[in-house]
Order: sequence, then C-alpha cells, then structure tokens
Amino acid sequence: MMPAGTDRTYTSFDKMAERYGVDRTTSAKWSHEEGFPDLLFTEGQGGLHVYDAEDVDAWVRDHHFGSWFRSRQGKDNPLDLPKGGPRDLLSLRQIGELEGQALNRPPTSITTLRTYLSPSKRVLPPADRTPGDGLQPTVSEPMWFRETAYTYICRPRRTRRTTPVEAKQPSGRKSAPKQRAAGALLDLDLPDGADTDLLTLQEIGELDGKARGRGKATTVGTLKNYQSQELLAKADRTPGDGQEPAVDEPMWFRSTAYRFIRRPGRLGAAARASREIVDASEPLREDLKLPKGADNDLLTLQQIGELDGKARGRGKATTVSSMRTYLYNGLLAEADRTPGDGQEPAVDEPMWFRSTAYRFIRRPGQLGGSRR
DNA sequence: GTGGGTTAGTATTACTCAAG
DNA sequence: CTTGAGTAATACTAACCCAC
Repeated sequence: MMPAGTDRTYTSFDKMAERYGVDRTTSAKWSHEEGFPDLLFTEGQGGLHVYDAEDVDAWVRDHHFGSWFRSRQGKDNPLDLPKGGPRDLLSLRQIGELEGQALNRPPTSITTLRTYLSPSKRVLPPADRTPGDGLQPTVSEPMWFRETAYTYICRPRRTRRTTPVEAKQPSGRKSAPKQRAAGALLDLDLPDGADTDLLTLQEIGELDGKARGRGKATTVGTLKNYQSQELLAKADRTPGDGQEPAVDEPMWFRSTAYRFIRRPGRLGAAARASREIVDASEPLREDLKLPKGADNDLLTLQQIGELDGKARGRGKATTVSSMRTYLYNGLLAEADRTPGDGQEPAVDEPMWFRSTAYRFIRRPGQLGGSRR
C-alpha cells in the first residue's frame, strides 16, 4: 500500500515510461545507473518498485535530458531559461551560452551555431538585427531577439550530452562500469595466436559472435557501444600513433580482444550447449515409446513438449515455458527451421525436425514424477 | 501473469571537416 | 561563408531470460 497522508508523489517503471516516453525496459535500466534515486519500497505480489517521482524527475533531467525534455513539451519555458524581455538583444555567443546552460553542457560554440544559420539548415533563423540596418538601438554585430533565441533553444530535439559534465566529479567514479566487467573470464574456444597480433573491430566482432555461440558476427555498431561503455578497451594501436607497423584503422592486440570476448555474461545457445554437455557420452534412451514418423516432419515447441511429457511419463505436457528453458540451456538444439529462412515449406514459427526433437526427448536422465 | 534484468541491435542526433 | 558527407556517441527498443 502507498503510505497515506503525505504529499509525496510516487512513480514506478511503467509510470516513468509513460511520462518520459520511453519503453519500460529503458526506465528499468535507468534505475541501475549512477546516482538513481533510492528505491522507497516494493508493493504487491509482483514486487512493483516504487520511487519518489520528484527525485526521479530531477535525476532524469540530469542524466537523460532528451527524455526529460520530451516530457516538458508544451509547457511554458520548459527549460527554465532566465526571464527577460522578448525583444532583448542577444549575440551569437550569448545564445550559445544560454543553450549550454539550459542543456547542462558546455556552451554551444559559435562555429556550430554558424552552421545552424546556413540556409540549408535553418535551425537558427537569421539575426533579427544587423549592423547598419538603420534601426535603434544600433548594433555592432548580428543580434537575435530573446524570443527568437528561446524558440531555437527550446526546439524539439534529442540531446547528446558530453562527458565533461561528469568529469567535474572527483575521479574514481568512472571505474564503476569497468568493475562490472571484472568478473571471472570465461573459458571460450578461441583461435590460437600471438598476444600481440593485431585485430580490427570487424575481426573482433566475428570472433565474438562465433566464440559466444551466436552464429553470426557481433556488428561493428554494437562493438562501438561496448567501447563507449568501456567493456571493450580502447584500441591498442591507432593510425598515426607512430608505432610499427603502421595501421590505417584502430587495431587491438589479440590479448586485449580476447579479454573482451571472454567477458562474463550471457552466451548464445551453441556456446552454452558445448559447455553444458560435459557428459555427452551417456547414451540416449532407446526405451521410450514415441510415435513413428518421418525424420524431417516438422514439430512446434508445443508439440515437442506434449510428446516429451507423455514419453517421459509425466502424464501432462512439458510446458512451452519449460521448453524454452531447455532451449536456452542448449539441451534442445536450435530450431531446424525458422520463419523467413527461405526454405520450403514456409513456417510461421520455429520448427524442429522430428529427429532433432526425438534426440532431445531421448536425453539421458530421470523420467517423470521424480521431482520432490 | 507480472515485473525486473540483460544483451544485441538500430535509429537518431550533435558535431566536425574538407572542399567549393 | 556554405555545404554535404562523415563520425562518434547517445538514446532507445526488441527479444529474450529469470524470479516470484
């Protein structure tokens, strides 16, 4: 129950999602970020996380300005800009400073503002006043009315925060994200090679995708994300760093790359399976009664669950949810057919060949009813 | 079923740069 | 001074998984 008798307002991940126009997973993710307000309490059976709405709002303003700003659309003076006469005159430099202040970042440079003035962009309208325009008071450089400038500053936008804002903090905070990656490294199957071999981002992505059992390479874009999160270290070599051999794109030592690839965390099905099957030598059970049928008949997860429950003597079907867990753990191989794989007949959900499914059902181990 | 947590990926943006 | 193309980084989501 919400405590009564206070004027505090409460929020939860769903409410935040609605208010700031983001997905629930996004607001939940925020709660793990540096300095997010403390959890007040949890409520109900599902354990709904409840936070102070005002504290959260202040934090979102600081940390996810774009989302915060969106929630302020339609309000007067959404950015709390200094009051003043609409016809006050502001220079380009002053506009840059006000913008920086409003967005909690360094002043926008005059150079950048000039590019916004270019007719092709028109992000910022031309100056309201120019030297020699014959109006009073005379001006010695282009000037904008406060209202013009404010319309520019409050334009719909997403913002890109620069890191220096955080750099004001005493050092030592930044190491937090690295800590997260500091768990025990995984023992993955990776090609041999000298520690000092040089690898490109793309090559690292290929090795990463393969070793972690995802079947396809991790994209360069994703790796760049990891870089910004400092999960992947900075390149050991960069173009023009003066070392030999010269490189024409950033390169990582094999040892650096492998430390990243072996990071703790979730693995794709293939890699999980190869780690799971310690005792693959145990023979499949041949004593189970299973319907006859062609090896390449196609079965859904639900159908496999039904066969599994029956064959292993549990009376009722293994639930699809349990089947997913088996799949995740690599006990059941990945689907032989998936929607859009271009093969015939087309399927609209993942399907397994009868032979694949039966290999799973005949897995070694106890039969039904033995739990508890 | 509900809600929290994780990962891989895409979309979008602010900003830079070289050349006209 | 303009411009278009390029880049780095952020912001966000889909699709999972897991626990109660």
